[in-house]
Amino acid sequence: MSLSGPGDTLCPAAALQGADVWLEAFSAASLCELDLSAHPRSIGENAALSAELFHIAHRQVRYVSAHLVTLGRLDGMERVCFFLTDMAWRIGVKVPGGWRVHLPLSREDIADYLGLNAETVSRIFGRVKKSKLVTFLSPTDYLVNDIEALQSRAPVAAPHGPEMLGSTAMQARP
Amino acid sequence: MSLSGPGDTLCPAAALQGADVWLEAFSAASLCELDLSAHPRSIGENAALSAELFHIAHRQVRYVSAHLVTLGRLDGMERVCFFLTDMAWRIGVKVPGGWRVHLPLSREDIADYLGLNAETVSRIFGRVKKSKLVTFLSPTDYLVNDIEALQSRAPVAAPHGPEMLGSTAMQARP
DNA sequence: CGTGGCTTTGATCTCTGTCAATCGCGGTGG
DNA sequence: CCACCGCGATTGACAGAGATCAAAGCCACG
Repeated sequence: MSLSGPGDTLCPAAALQGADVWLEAFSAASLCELDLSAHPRSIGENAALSAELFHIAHRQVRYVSAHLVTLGRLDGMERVCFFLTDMAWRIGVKVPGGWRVHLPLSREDIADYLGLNAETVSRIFGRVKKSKLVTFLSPTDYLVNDIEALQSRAPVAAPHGPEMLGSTAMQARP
Repeated sequence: MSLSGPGDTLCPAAALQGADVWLEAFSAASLCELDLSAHPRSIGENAALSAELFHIAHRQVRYVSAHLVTLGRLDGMERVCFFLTDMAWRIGVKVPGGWRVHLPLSREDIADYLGLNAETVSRIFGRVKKSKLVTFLSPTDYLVNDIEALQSRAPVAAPHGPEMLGSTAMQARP
């Protein structure tokens, strides 16, 4: 139910015994598992580790909570616009015409993520295309022509910006 | 977007500068705010505190993630059944006929929580009533007659049981 | 060139949201 | 004590969004 990019620490939610976890890689990926159960003591004793874990979990709370709003209150078009902007911020590259995004996800994957179904996503993509805000180059590549306008169609507090990206250690936050 | 009960530590998601937080109390409540920004250093240095914070945030991740599934994949009836069972586990009291629950929430509050609207919730409550699984004593009180059957109508991994409740310190989890 | 998987498009149906009327109940003032 | 008022819950009618089912269309691959 959540999407991660390179360098992200993911899914602290998995850290429970009976939890059924599902991971799917959309491109070549390598991941490093940290089994906290292997060193139970270090969690309680190593302050730096605990602080980092807290930071990670806390970021995940913010991320998932934002997604909760997306699923609970936005309609299809809004969810898709949110998704497209979100991906542009996260994995898009700036090009003269706007933001180019390569999205190695099937329509079904996207639908799943957005709480819709594949056909609906396809249709909404069609509508977005007609609106000229986004140009679809192929099923897996698109170009955001006007990211401001696109974002404004998704009435949700964008969890973007530097603090949502990057997974550097906690900067003694507040 | 989340519901807390007595003793819960809530909403680590609030801990961000620009975050807009909304708290609503449904009954007499007192809460204690811990401003982490006031003692930035202690987070990085106090292992026990950091571990506890991690534990809290981590539980929140699990909770919100479960809710994500509820909003993303379940239809109205399923959401409501999930909600009713969930509340029964959390604040219900066992009585001869089943589980008695006092719910100090308006239909609108419930709808909001479930990503529906008040009228729909009301209608679905009506359907649940007809199914005899639940007896509605008043708008704010109901009796779950068959909690197993009710739960089975919500195809979602129930985050219940001891480990989801209680907010005691982290038991050097595994 | 044929096949299989994914996407797009179309037709149709169901569920939920919206708008509006009514009901039930507790509180207030006469 | 009772009529009145107002808020929330319920119920109904209706429209719209999205799901489902089905039929192409596209494209890579053998």
